[in-house]
Amino acid sequence: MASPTEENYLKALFNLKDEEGKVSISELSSTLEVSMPTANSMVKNLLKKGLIIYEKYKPIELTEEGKKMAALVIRKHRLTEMYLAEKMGFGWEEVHDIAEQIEHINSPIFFERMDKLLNHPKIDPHGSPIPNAQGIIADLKHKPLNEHKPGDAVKLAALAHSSTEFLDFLNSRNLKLGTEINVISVEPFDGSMVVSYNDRKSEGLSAKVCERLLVEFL
Amino acid sequence: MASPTEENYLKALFNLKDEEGKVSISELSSTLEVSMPTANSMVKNLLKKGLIIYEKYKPIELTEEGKKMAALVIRKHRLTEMYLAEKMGFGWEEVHDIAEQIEHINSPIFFERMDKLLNHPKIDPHGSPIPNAQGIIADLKHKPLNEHKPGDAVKLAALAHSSTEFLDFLNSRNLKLGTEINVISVEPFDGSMVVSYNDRKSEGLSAKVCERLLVEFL
DNA sequence: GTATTTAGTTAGATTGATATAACAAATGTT
DNA sequence: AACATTTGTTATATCAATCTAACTAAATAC
Repeated sequence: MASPTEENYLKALFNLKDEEGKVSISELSSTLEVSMPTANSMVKNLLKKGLIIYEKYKPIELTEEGKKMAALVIRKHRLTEMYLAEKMGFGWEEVHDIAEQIEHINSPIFFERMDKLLNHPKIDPHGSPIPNAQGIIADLKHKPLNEHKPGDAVKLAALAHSSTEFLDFLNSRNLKLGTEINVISVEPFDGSMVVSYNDRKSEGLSAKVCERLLVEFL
Repeated sequence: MASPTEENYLKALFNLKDEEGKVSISELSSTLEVSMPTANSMVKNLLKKGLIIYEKYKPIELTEEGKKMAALVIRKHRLTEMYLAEKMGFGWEEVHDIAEQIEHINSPIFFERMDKLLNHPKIDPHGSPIPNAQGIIADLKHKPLNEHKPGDAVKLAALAHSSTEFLDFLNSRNLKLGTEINVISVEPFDGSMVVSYNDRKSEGLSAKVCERLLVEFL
């Protein structure tokens, strides 16, 4: 069994991995808010446990076993988020901090029950895919809104990086998963967009927002 | 804030306290399954934090602040047990182990929400009172079944010490909270009783079982 | 292609929770 | 009262997770 700390490192490694699946010590140390020596010594520990591939001064990579364990922690996190939102009435901006703690509960029956009560959900309240019980995670290949052009009609499917501030912003604009969005225009200078959705005929969205809105065609 | 370990010590002190509210180091060390030196050093730590009254070689007593903190941990535990049973369909024999972990979650809104969704329950699935948000715990003065005499008609209201084995036993006999029990006879030799309830006309219960069944008059 | 900057490592210390071994105080027994 | 037993304490060590300080390797910049 992995300790809560180890689970957090695995999760960070899984979430941070770039195209080749490699992560640096400094990325780890900053996302987990620990010093580099701390991250360095945990990396040695995970190496000893066979959960990562690592050589001095080289980037870190999860082994198959490490990937599976990480996916299962992410599964616990996302199932919990969905449960909190669907069954307990929490807003999508509230669920992360609670799930961050509950994900370390060691009780297979508890998470299985959540999964069953939720009817085996495929995504969490932010649209991120929930890995299955075997640690397999679907690749929902959504595109960010900013890659679309005027005239495109799309549906908000998920969020890239869902901080509380971003979620509060979306709440204030009444943007939810499933909202149908029509691209009206794109400003070439700064990448901002004007869109319409629901009864909002002309809503301006900054490029930063558009990059984080993951959409799919209707 | 108290660490999970500290919360466990407070809970143990609260649950173990005898008539005068005093607990020994050895009781603490055996209930928490740690060595005596470990319990001893944690006692010093709780003393430093003002949560207990303690002098070398004397029994341990909770301060008012310590009692309140302990009651609030017990509140989190029992609310969780009730939530697991009522909202997630777990049996009363399954809830303890999960609640033992969830009780350490630090999220007032999470437990408040449970409380609200459950309509401010007064007892947990084993009939134990749930302390209120101020740490005040009701004294439900139930009497154990073995203090009753033939002819008494009572209702199962709570359990004293609810181990999984005991709960499995009660399940096997179809005994639930609220079950109306009629005392038919008491065996003077060993304190066992013959009772009737539901469609069971003559069920024998050992003294050990009767001591743990807390009942109230109809 | 040296020099500077950034990233990573090693050494050593700290803190909380735990243990064993050895000893001391309190309690119980005749 | 003397002895034995139980209970509690001290000293010391370990382990996981953390840190700072000092150093080294790699990357970047002129």
